[in-house]
Amino acid sequence: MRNSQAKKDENRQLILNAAGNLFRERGIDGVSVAEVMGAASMTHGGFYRHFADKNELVAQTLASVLDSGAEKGPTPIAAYAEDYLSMAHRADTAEGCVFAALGPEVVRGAAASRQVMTNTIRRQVDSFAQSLSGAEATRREVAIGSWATMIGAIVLARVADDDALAQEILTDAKKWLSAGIALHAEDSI
Amino acid sequence: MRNSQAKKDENRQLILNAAGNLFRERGIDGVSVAEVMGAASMTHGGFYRHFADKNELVAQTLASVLDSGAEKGPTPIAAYAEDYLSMAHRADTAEGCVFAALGPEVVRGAAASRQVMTNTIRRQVDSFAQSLSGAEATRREVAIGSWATMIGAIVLARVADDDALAQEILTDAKKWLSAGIALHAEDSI
DNA sequence: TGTACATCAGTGAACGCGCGTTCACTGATGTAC
DNA sequence: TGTACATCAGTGAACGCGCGTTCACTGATGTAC
Repeated sequence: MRNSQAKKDENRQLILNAAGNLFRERGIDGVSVAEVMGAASMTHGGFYRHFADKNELVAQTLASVLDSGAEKGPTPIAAYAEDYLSMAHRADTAEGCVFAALGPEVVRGAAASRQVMTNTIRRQVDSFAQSLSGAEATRREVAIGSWATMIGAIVLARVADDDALAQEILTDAKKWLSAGIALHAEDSI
Repeated sequence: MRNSQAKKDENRQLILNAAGNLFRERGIDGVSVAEVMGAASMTHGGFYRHFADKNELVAQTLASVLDSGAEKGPTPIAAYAEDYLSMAHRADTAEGCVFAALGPEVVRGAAASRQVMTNTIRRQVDSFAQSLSGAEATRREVAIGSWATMIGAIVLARVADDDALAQEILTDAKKWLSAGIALHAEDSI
């Protein structure tokens, strides 16, 4: 039953994609290796032909998801926030922001996973900052402040078990964000 | 070996305190019932004289921690943020913000725990908003935006495995927060 | 190009382990009289 | 107030279960000649 190298690479990506969705939806500890393999239409035994252990799967899954979601050049914050601070994103944890879904769990976990996410923090802050005008320090402040607002707001909106409260949180966070960006844009004129 | 009712109540609080710290530090799934009982200087068997199951412990632990940390009247945001956005808070997850440490995990968990945290969201937003001046809608917007900024920033600062990056995140989030609050304070004059 | 053989991707049973939970037991506490 | 007895807080062994991981096996793939 040996598969070709091409088929193996394809299966590896199926495993990473399945893990990316399952981990975000149910947490890393909440998903077994067997479940991930099942979601990729395989049985659990073959897992160790791809990864040394579950920790390696986690690190490589995060790298895969974060790289595929990485913006190439400058990321316009307002447009990004429009999608981010939506009820659709609140509902779709499986396809949503990795930091909001898994941040705290990754902090407690293996160092390799945390490092992958740290790299993404640097990249994403740079990308946001590049879309802004003004002094470097101010652009980074707005990039970091905006992103923190988004992450905190989606966490709060998901914790809220009442749709109306969640909607208020997302809407008010968006207003707060827009006001902050506008303020700093004025400064740079 | 039966204990008095007073001693039982005391032990119950020891269990809740131990669980509050352990859950925040290592996650709910990362801590066993036996570990919580051990941290409270008991063996695991007696656990079920206090709680029906682990889910009930989680809900009551969150209620205990969140109520004890609840601000009575208006909470001044600037002073709150000064402690919140600190390297000390980043390092001390066990005694820190429940939303930043456990928010995403609680969302995936039992409904009772989520409801406890939802109640706290309402209370905390009200408390922040009461400390502000201006129109009700604007005060809520600033309360929610500020709190979201704090939660997102501490999550990012904890994910960052580099102290300098973490410090920048906390410092920039604080500046972003101050600017936003100042902006809305002007509006209300 | 064809043949012989080594490699190895994936299968499914099995493992050791830690988990949440149960239970018989102990003996101090609380209550009925 | 004192006595007899039921209650029950906490102990520690035991349970069933799901987990991560291992392993013998299969047979198609890849390679050496």
